[in-house]
Amino acid sequence: MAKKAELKQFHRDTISTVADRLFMEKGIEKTTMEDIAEKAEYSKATLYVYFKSKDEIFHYITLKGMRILHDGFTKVLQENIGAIGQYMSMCETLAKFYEKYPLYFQSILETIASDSESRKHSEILENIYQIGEMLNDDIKSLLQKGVQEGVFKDDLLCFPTGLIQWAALSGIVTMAGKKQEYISQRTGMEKEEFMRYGFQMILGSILKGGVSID
Amino acid sequence: MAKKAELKQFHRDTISTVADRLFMEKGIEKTTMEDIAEKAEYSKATLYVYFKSKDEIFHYITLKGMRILHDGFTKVLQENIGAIGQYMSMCETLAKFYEKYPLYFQSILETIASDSESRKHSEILENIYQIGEMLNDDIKSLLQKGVQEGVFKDDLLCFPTGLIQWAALSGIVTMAGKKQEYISQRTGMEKEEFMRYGFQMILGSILKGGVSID
Amino acid sequence: MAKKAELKQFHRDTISTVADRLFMEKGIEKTTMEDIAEKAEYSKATLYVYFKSKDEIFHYITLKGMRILHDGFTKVLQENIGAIGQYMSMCETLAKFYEKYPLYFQSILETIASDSESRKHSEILENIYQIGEMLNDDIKSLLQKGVQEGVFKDDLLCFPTGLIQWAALSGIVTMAGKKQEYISQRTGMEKEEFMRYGFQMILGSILKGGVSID
Amino acid sequence: MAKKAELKQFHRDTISTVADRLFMEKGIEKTTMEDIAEKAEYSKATLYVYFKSKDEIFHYITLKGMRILHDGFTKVLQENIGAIGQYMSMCETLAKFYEKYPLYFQSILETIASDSESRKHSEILENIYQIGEMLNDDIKSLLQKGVQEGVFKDDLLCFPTGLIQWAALSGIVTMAGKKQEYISQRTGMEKEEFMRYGFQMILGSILKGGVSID
DNA sequence: CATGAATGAGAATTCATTCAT
DNA sequence: AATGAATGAATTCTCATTCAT
Repeated sequence: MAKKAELKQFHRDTISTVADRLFMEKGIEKTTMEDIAEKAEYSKATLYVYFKSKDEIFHYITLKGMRILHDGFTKVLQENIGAIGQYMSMCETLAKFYEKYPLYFQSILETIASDSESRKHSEILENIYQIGEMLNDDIKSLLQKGVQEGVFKDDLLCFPTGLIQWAALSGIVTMAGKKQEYISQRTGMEKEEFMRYGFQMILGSILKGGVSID
Repeated sequence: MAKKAELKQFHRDTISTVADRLFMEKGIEKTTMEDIAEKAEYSKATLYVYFKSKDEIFHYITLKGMRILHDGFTKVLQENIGAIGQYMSMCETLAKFYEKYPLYFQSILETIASDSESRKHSEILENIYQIGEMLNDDIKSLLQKGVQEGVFKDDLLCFPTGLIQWAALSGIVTMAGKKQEYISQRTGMEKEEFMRYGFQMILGSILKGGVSID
Repeated sequence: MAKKAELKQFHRDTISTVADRLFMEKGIEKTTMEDIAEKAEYSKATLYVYFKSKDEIFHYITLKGMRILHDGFTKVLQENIGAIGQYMSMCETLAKFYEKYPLYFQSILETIASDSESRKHSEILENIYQIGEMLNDDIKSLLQKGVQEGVFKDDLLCFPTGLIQWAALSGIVTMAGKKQEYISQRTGMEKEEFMRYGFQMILGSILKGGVSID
Repeated sequence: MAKKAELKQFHRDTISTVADRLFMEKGIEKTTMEDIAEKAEYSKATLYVYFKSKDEIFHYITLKGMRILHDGFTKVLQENIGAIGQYMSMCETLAKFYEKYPLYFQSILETIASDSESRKHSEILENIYQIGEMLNDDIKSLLQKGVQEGVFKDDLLCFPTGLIQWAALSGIVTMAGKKQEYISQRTGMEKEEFMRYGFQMILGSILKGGVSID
């Protein structure tokens, strides 16, 4: 009966969604299982029916987020809009993703390289690692495509450049999220505008000399 | 008596330095006042003579870090090496700073825009905010100088661009720090080389078309 | 329908047998209903169909054990081997019983005298008490027989002596079980040998002066 | 300052004494740190200032008890009352000890042979083991003395006999304690009388044929 | 000023038990 | 009858913080 599995899935999703919000509002350490149980309207004990530990909730959310992100990237890479269009599209995806999984943005970046020791002991960490690799591959593909199209610099070292882009864009998305208010006060830009400005600027760092975005 | 103030300063520095190391070794939440007291060779209670709370220690360290960073930036801005040289020099400063204050790197970025409400209640948060502004100004100055020199794009919106650069560079430094091992395994680059590659790439995003480094 | 009763009996036995093993492997408190359910291949809830509580399982096992012990004693008392032979035979029975029900050995001794208050509230405790009495009677019978045969001291107070023998033999069996390894290391005796040595020694305490074993 | 150590000792004793009583009233597992804190009039947290864990409290009590017992035995062995007098005197000591440390009576017997693995990891377990050995020696000395005096059987194997006596006497003391009420109801004997009857009976098991106690 | 001592307020996790189906 | 699901009530242990000396 898939019913059972579905139901379990449903509860896991409900719990992790609530936890996600709380984690980002109060921080992970300061969010208690009690808090999660209350908001999700389960008893504390029930949480442990669906997750082995608080840590598992955290990892589950991370993995879920990364899967969504990878799915988004995959879709973008299938669109027929040229490397530059795809770049901007991936940036948008990133931005939207941050909206839903703000806390795990950094965590994703950090966990991607989790040491092989802990991965061996936890299926979920192994999965996180692998999806991390796929995300790296997504960016690499994009870069290669841009080079082939002749719009990205020829001499890009694809792998390191991918990481750098990933890092820079993450930085921008994070800042846009955290300092939303400050940004709009001081620059008059809305978050989205600010991010777009940033995305284009970073794109500029890999664009071939003569190419312009317009 | 300045003696008294100096002595107090001395104790605050001793404590915060120890706390700093512990915070970054074990994480903030997992570092206990007990741990700090032990390493600093004070009694737990004495910690409270010099700091109101664990939080205050954290804020104090953050502020200290930011001051150091600002001092570094100031020095760089006084050097006579052209905007591009100064850019790279500030990046180095950033990287070195991360080396000493890894934990507070993001915290700094985040806290810069701390809401005015909490600032009113805490002198130290107010100070943090103000140094944050000065850091922003440092970058803005650099950008303006580069524009004047004709090496940076003319149409840069200085303030938003400053934030973007700040964000992107932070992202790179953070990633270089966290994924050191992964990076060297996968790219063959040492952390420093990787960062330099990234710094130059991001610099490229504000450089005028024809200008080249070196 | 005896079928139904038999079936119920079957389930109770299955469950209690599994519980028994777990109780003695991990200790009573550390054995969870979950553990029992798993090993017995029932669901946790089903356990409650056959037993009111974890405690009831424990009592049930105790009772079962005592019945077996009593049956063993009864058989011994029917053998035609003289009081001394019967004494040693009962000791053997005791030792074998400990092998199968180590945990309940003491519990049996303790519970025999359970207070009348709790007995009123629980049929099973009442049963335990009654079998306890029968066990005492078994020993008393043996002692009386030995006195009649002229091999046991004439002035034995049968009831208290029964308890004393019961207590002393239990002590020996328990120690032999718990310190098996220590005993063989330090005395070179195997558990069985050690126990036999002890049984004969204690037997000596009720034997008439001139009588000797073998 | 010995003051400090004394004070610590005082608290440890207060706590462990309370714990002792609770452990035997409710059982170890069912006694919570909360219970102990309440009865001892400390806060739960304070308990952890003086003991690392609940387990440590238990071990501390055990060790304390064994030391007292050994001291008692030592005193008895110095008395000039002949082996038989000493035997009965040691039995009295045992009985009195049970009065104060009922729960640990068995635990002592069991723990004496604790495996060397755990002993290595815990100073207190090591101490427990060693005092256990000393208790065994105490009994052995007594037996040897009795043999020399010509009142105990010549062919006693001292070490195993020591253990057997230890086990049998423990069994009697335990039963006398647990079934106090039952015993007085059914035999009309008070606990002390019952025990004395038992002690003499067991003594009889090692006494040389012709010897009588009277 | 410095601190030993004490603790209130949690925090994660566990488990026997109930109950609707 | 059998059980999946849910949970109330504990339980051990932790830690920032206070305060009398």
